[in-house]
Amino acid sequence: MPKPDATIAPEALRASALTDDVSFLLARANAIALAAGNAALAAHGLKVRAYSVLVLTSGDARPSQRELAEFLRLDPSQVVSLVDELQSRGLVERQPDPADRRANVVVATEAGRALVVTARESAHAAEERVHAELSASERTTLATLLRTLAFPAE
Amino acid sequence: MPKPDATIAPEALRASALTDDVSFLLARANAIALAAGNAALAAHGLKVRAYSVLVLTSGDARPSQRELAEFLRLDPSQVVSLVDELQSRGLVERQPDPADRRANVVVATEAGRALVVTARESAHAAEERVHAELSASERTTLATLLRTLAFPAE
DNA sequence: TATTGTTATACTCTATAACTATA
DNA sequence: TATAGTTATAGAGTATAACAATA
Repeated sequence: MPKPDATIAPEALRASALTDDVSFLLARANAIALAAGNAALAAHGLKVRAYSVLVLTSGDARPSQRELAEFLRLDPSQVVSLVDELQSRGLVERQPDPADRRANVVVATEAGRALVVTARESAHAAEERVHAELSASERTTLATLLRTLAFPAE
Repeated sequence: MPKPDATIAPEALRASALTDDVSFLLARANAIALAAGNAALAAHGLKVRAYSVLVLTSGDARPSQRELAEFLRLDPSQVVSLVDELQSRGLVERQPDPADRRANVVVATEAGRALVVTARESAHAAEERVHAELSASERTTLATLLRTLAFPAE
């Protein structure tokens, strides 16, 4: 008899209608991946949300808060506190957008970029554990299919 | 220039590192599917959570609250209020488990089963819209891959 | 001793409206 | 008029510990 575990589901329900429901599978897989990601990033004082902001602001994109909100599907007010938190830790800074003085461009600081590098290792290690049962090509296929759902045309 | 929409993401960020991150894609796809599901089920006075409980208790599985919690990855205390709510609406009932008098078996009532039938149509229609860009075989592949992540061996 | 369901509680997350400054 | 960011607030979701009944 298997030890009770967060990822173990009762046998009797495995045959239920929900097991064929992509939305349900999406929810359960996401819950597992999110828990693993948060656990792995805790060592860096981050959660997936904050980590995602750090990744997005470490590149050349120079996103506004509004763009971060849309991309991460967060309310703009949630981005405020997320950026507040990261800024208070010296990991990102708000820069005025020269093209639109209403907008803030959020950019990672040197410290933020450094943290992303080490945090990414932990995040990838956690993802590796979660995806251990999938082959490399299966992961590629999964990513492609999920991208279609995550970024629908129009 | 595209109208701002909840599912539209800023172009500049589409090239970011996160777009290759399966966990991120999982989170975003799930957020979109969950929003669509909740919107579709609202007409029946349900959300995905309650709908899922109704589906799981409409079959022959006769799950306990503990089993529902594990399968849906909810805290047992969340299942209490979920079942309370459905029971107060006459959609499910708690039955004593003859094999274990500590446990409640949750079963959908006739009304609950009837509601599932109509609610399922709305849920499937919503899922159809969300998955419109995927072919039938792609959906099957996606379901198979997600099932591996959602129900890891051991 | 351990587990099921329950309650209470606190914490996080999410959603909304209103405000300001800019466009 | 409309939009970006902010603030305040309320609501929903999540997590924890403690308890009674039962195993």
